Amino acid sequence: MRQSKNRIVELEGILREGGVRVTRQRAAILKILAEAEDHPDASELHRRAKEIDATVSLSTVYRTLSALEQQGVVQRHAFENATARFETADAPHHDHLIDIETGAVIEFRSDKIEQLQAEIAAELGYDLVRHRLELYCRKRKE
Amino acid sequence: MRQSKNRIVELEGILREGGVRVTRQRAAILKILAEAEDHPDASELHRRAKEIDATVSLSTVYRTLSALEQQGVVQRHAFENATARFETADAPHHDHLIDIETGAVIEFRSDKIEQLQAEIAAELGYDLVRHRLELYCRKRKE
DNA sequence: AATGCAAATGAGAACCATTTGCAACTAGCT
DNA sequence: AGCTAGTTGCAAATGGTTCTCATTTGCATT
Repeated sequence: MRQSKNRIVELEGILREGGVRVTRQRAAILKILAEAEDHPDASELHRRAKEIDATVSLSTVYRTLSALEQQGVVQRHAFENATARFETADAPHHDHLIDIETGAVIEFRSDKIEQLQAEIAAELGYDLVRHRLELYCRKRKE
Repeated sequence: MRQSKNRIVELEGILREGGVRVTRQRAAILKILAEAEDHPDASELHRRAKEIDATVSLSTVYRTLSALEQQGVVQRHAFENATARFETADAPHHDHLIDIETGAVIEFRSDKIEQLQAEIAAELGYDLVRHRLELYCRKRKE
């Protein structure tokens, strides 16, 4: 609670420094994002943000998300056959496991895989700029 | 040449067995796909297929690609910020390295990464159904 | 507190890759 | 050759996302 409040203030600072105004609508979206434990999409964020500020429009949600993405504050993910989903970029780098039955997203990280990726790119004569690794899974039954 | 011809006949057989009719248009699209060395998108396939059979429409390209995908003959890839690209599913499984400057796609395979992925899923209580691994790279300068 | 102005907003139109409805064909079995 | 369900081309629809534009607003400066 207190943490997320601080986090919000911090995020607002990042925006101001980036020359991005902190409006009522953006504050609402930022708060929702900072408190989100999941990976909501634009319309879910819109739904949640409207509870704080009913005037927030979907256009503004999209525009704000793009602005936040450019500031490096938010990350956009385009998982298979789905609308874009978002998360704050405060956690260290990680990849995603998607439950193909529920759509739930679990974060994970493997330094070994990260390293192997860089090696593969290097072997092929490339520098790795970024990557996308998604595991589409089904919950183990037993 | 001869190989791709055989491959086409083979693919047509798969379709017929799957209860999918091999029409003039589908034969053209199949030929283009079998001969493609790259990862073309729907409109590029359409452009190429029209050279064989001018009547092929873009709708049919899309419909055929969906049918082929369902038969497991074609794979669809949705790389970042781009339209879907396709390839025949005859080669063994591989992942992709995308040159972010040219859009060129290079295939690669890492058994180690494959194995690590399965282990990660298992640790999290999941069975890995499929995955997506894409390396977005820039050609090394020197 | 009032002012000025660039940035931001809401509503809806535009975009664009992909899908779909429909009436006219046709592959492939009999 | 004929039948019939699968296919086709065309045009219209779809749907997530972006853009346009007239209006509002944050905020630096008086």
